[in-house]
Amino acid sequence: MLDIRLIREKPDFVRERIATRGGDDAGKIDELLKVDGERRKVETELQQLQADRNRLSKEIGAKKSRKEATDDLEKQVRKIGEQAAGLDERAAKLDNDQRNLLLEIPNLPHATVPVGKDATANKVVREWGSKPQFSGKPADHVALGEKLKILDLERATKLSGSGFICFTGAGARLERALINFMIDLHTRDHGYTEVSPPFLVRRDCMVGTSQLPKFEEDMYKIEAEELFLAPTAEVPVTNLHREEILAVNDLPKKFVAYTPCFRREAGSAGRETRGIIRVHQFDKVEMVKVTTAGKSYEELESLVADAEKVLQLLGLHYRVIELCTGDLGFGSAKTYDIEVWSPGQNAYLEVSSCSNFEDYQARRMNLRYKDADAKNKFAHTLNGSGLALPRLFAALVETFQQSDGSIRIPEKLQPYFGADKITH
RNA sequence: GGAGGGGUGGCAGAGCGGUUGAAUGCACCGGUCUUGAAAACCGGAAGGCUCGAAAGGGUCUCGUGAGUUCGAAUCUCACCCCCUCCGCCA
Repeated sequence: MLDIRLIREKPDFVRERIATRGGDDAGKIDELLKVDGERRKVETELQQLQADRNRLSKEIGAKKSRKEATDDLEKQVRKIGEQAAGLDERAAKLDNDQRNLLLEIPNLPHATVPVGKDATANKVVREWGSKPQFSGKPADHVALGEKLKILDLERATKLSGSGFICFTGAGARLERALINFMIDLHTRDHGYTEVSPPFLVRRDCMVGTSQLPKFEEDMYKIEAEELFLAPTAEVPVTNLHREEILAVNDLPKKFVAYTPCFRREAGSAGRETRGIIRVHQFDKVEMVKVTTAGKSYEELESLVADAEKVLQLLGLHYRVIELCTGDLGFGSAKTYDIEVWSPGQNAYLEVSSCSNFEDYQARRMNLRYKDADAKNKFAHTLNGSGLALPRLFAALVETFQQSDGSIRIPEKLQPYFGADKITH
């Protein structure tokens, strides 16, 4: 959520920044300003009436204690109360309208974000390693998975329909090994605190991290309980401290969580549907940070580095992309994607998206910290995958496939996996 | 699922219709004292919105929402959450 004061004071700046995202959200600013002006007018009027009422009511109390008559005053106050009731209703409606408008306005891209219309304007920041060479055409993870019996997509479909995964045997073990490997890395070497949160969350949490109200059709919902299946651990973990005021000395808070992620992927049917690249349920290790305004951009850089470390230790080729304004997520001010090389798809696959939301989410969830000057400030929140598992799995088996049909397990992963290769 | 108890400031805990946005204690911040610290003493300190150039003022908030009343932390209703006991259960 943007600061209404900023919108009030610099509407042109806000409009211009939002316009760089594309879309027509900039148009909502005018409506918002109108509602805000009206709201303040009505509130001021209302408060004047309330002040009168309070003053007279106190007078009644004083007179009664002196056993004096108060009939006239009571009549007067009753009349004020009737006037106030109408204004109160209007003020509440305007306040509600204002909040709803604010919830649908995206964050402002950071000044350093390259301006562009869509993903074609994204910038490659750096590459690590190089594409592995194969004598023939490398098999993709679907073929490898079938041959080695580590992936059973047909039966997953039987259970849940298309877009679901079933790892089997060494495949299931490989996934579990990767989860443990990543969580150990982030907790032991990178200083994150492990969290194992609920996977079902209330609407407030989804609003807090800005999945709602705008993207409700993309979310799985338990109708009977008004609970949502978290599309990412970002939701429960970032909301851990919602409605709290943290001590500045406790920041940054750094969390890492393994959770399944549930996404309806409405409207993306037919896109990247091959294998396990885009699915309705997948596992992910997610990192979340809560920090201060002054530190959030350096925390973003170290967050990306923490995610990159996973791929470096596994020896997988990847590149880091800086998203342009048009490709930026709704709540993000700046985002880096990490894309791992998939020999089987002959393409880079997004395995991590690391974003700084600045105070956008914090305003929505009322997450603050008490600064050194004892002032309450909205925190800055960040998150990034560290990493998403199915795509990592695909890149790994495709990259380390051997001419004999086996898959070599990277050395760092062997203690977790319990063997140095997967064979038929 | 059944029965009962309860949600007040960072925490603990009073208040149960009228200058109470809220006693008191602890924790916190500043000061006095001290070589320094501790103790003691003095003082400060909730959040949001709004008016104002500022100083400062107003208003709302005692789980949430609605109601009764001239006036609600205090009374009524609904909902949410927590605790205890019973039942069921991984």
